[in-house]
Amino acid sequence: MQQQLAARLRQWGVRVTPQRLAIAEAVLNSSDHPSVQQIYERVRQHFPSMTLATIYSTLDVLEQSGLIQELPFQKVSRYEPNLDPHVNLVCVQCGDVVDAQQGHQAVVRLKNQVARDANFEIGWQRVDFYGCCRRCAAGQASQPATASQ
Amino acid sequence: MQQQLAARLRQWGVRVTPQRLAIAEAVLNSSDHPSVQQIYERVRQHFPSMTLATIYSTLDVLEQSGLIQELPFQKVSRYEPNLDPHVNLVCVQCGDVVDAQQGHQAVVRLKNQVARDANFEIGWQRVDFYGCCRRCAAGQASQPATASQ
DNA sequence: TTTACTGCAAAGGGTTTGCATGAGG
DNA sequence: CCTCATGCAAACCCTTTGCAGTAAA
Repeated sequence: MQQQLAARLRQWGVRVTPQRLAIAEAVLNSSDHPSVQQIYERVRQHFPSMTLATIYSTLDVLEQSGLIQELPFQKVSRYEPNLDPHVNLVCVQCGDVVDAQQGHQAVVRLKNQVARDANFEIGWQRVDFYGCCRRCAAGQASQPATASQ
Repeated sequence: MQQQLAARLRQWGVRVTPQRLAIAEAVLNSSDHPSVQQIYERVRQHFPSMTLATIYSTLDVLEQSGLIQELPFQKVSRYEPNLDPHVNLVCVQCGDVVDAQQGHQAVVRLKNQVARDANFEIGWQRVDFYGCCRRCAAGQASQPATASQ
């Protein structure tokens, strides 16, 4: 796991440090599309002296290495470890962002169709559906703090 | 045209001013997904004293009135007048963002499928395909200034 | 040993806010 | 007339940058 990761980074001429491995794992092992602040809070438990500058720098490296994708929202960016075609469900109430369990194939087909018909070389994609998650629809307004776009 | 627009704004209890009409038209009549700066430069020709604060304020109103959609990118946000399900083609070289001519129906179907299977009430969507447009692929590197995500 | 990453601090820049003036309804 | 929008300026905050010390290779 860390072996693969380290190899992939070195392959880009990037130096592998414990901090970078921790940041990479914090994003790659997540499913909640964490923000920089969230990554910071998680990694700081292991590296109390780490600063945001290191987080930003490392996230840039990871993105350029093709390991993660930045998802800019209105307030802050979030980070996506799943680069395969899929749909993100974004709750505008609580701010949660989760990968949909359905629609992967449909996104792949759509991508192929558009790439062919529009003659547009597609590198990657972002498919966001904005709405109200089950929990919030049920009235369980939890933490409207992180509310995204 | 302006009649409809004015009515729609008043219907939200929003005061209609010449500045707001100009900003609304600048976005609604555009197809290039302009940024705040671009809207500013276009509207300033008619209202030289207008400031960015008014642009931001009006764009908020237009978004809350359901007339436009903010598209956050890494550097700046752009604004989308087309709220119907569709695909945006984002060129990572020149930064152009255009609506794809294909795939509308596929996005509608995908939306319905996910809404049903995931039990997620979808309000609106954002479908971006990132890649290289025909012009840039042909080597005509034009203005790599606005390069988006 | 050489190179480049970390941590700290300061700067940058898009966006937001507060307030007095002025215009819409 | 009363309310709210405009314009101006300052504040905000996320993000970037510069630099000295330090760790990877």
